Amino acid sequence: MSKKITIYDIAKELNITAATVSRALNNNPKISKVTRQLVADTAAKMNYKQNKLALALKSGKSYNVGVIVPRLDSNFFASVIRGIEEELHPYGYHVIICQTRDDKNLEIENIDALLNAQVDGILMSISNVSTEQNESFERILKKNVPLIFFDRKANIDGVSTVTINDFQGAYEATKHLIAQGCKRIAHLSNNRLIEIFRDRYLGYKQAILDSGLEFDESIVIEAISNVEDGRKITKSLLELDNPPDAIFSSSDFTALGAIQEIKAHGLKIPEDICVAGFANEPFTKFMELAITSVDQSPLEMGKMTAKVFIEQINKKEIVKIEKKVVLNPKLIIRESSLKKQH
Amino acid sequence: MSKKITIYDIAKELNITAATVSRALNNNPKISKVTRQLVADTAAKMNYKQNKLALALKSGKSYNVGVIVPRLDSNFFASVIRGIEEELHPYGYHVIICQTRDDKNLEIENIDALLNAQVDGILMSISNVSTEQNESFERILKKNVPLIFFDRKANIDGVSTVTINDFQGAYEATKHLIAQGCKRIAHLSNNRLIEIFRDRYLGYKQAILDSGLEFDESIVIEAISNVEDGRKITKSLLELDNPPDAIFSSSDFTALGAIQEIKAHGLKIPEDICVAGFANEPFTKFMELAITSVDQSPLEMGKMTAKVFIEQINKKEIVKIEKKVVLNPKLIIRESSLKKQH
DNA sequence: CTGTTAGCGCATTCAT
DNA sequence: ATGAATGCGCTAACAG
Repeated sequence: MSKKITIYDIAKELNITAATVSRALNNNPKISKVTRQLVADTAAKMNYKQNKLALALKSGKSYNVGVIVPRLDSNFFASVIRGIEEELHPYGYHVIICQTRDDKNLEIENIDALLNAQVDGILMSISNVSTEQNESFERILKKNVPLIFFDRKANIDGVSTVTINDFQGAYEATKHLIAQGCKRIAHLSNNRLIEIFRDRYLGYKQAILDSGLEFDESIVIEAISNVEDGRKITKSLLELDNPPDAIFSSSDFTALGAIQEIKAHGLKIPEDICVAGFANEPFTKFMELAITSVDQSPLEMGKMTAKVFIEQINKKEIVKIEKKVVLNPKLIIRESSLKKQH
Repeated sequence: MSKKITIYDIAKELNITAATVSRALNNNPKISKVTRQLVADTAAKMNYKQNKLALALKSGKSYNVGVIVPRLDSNFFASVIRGIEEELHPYGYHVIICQTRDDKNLEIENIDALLNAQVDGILMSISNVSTEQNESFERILKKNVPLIFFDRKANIDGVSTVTINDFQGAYEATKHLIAQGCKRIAHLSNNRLIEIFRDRYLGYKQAILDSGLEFDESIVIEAISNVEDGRKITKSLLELDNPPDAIFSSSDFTALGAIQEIKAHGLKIPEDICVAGFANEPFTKFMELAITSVDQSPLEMGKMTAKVFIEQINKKEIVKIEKKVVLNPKLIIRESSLKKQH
């Protein structure tokens, strides 16, 4: 194990002080060109590497940001994180990732751990809503650590957010289904305590009302975001006396389950029933019967979240700043909802 | 902004020394029950939080590990990272993620940055092979920082690896195609300087030779791992005078491209041509025509990689230890290669 | 059982 | 332009 080289070692080598070495390395203008060069050369020769930990302790900046997501192995979150990493990399920031698995205790634990690790900011998508977390959020803000929510947000003073317009996405998707001639559109929803799901529900509802169709709350059903639940609920819908002629799902996975179940019932898509999902997961375009979905541009969301963080860091004022960025969703129309000539 | 509370603050409050506070907080047995309790109480009251940065500088352990992958938004890598995070979380380790985007300069840069940040270990999947990186790897080892490769490895002394048996996976997939009656199996390969792709190629080749079939190098073609390249190359294969009756692809994405192209040519799968991929990406099972693929159990790979790291950390010896874990692949047979009654 | 001292590696204020 | 001294927050060796 090669011994660690510090600025003291290179100071000793040159018979100068560590302070001078530090200044030279940091391009302090008060240092003469010669010593600066000398220091640079011997630093390189001795293979010196700055210990960021010491710097962090001294400066109070760790150059680490914490990113908290419900889970990593979903294309959406992975893409957001990719965006964050790519945007932050040029600034020298590193990304520490935490998963909550939708467990609010884990969320609180992660926040505390990140705070103790002295991260310079926390970017997160909340997993749940409860008053306990609000205390955690307050703790972050009290420490003057920038907190930014992306996608799944809570409404808290002083917290910036980056989201897509979920209402709009759902509204457009539903309007599209209506334009295809669908008159009885069911909605596979999700936990509406979470804002994005509530907004999607509201957008769906508004589109129906705006079109003069009958709104039937009984065909709005809460589902867990997976294929099995999509199938199960769709089965119950198809068995109704008055089954729907379209399904708008707040998740691509439940939409897929719906499609499988519809086919199992011998019905045709999109002729008999149209289906649209939400998130534009990669598989939706790979399917034989490609699935209509709402794209959330996760990469851009990640980059934007990082940008907001950088802005926040650069503000000198102690004033609480908050910025609400709302990205536009893009409806991607595919076979699952596109009727030929109607 | 609430002022930061240190052990000095709580020491002053109690008219004792910071050292005593530190000891009490760390449950040092030499501290009396009363003071320990007193310290604990006032710490809680004053809302004290340990500064991990100071601890890290002092102890030389940052409790951060760096994870370097080519990209984040692939289900495989995201799942591996999930496994790493979940396994490491109970030990108090945090995961810093870096992407190389298959750029070796970025890879080297990331390694240096992680080293400067004093990570306790580096877990990575290499993006390329070149002598320049070897210097980086040497730098890691010289600092006595555990280095563990997963999936895409290089063969370096003192470095542990966690991989799946790619040869075996490819061998079984090819054998399966042969068992379906296929006699002329093409292989969509990938950069064979990377060991996993070379091994898949070799497994494929061995299966053909072991079965007494003719091995034809001209239908082994290197592709980039995406749908477009899969289509393009498959097109050229189908236009041969002597087209293949099966395609074994080292990537699910090229396998999907192959399927699309085969259908576009009016051929039937699996009746006319069988197709198998590699990686068991989620979409392979979602497809209408589900794709046969080789599962790499990424979650387990991640957990295992983390376990090997923990083991390595706990070894007291300075001796270089290396462990080579090889996980078993699982062939998942689906419609794209399963002929009915032949 | 507790206080004193010192050091992890760095940057910075105050000298000169 | 450079040196000396100090502190970031913590733990550990050495005293007592």
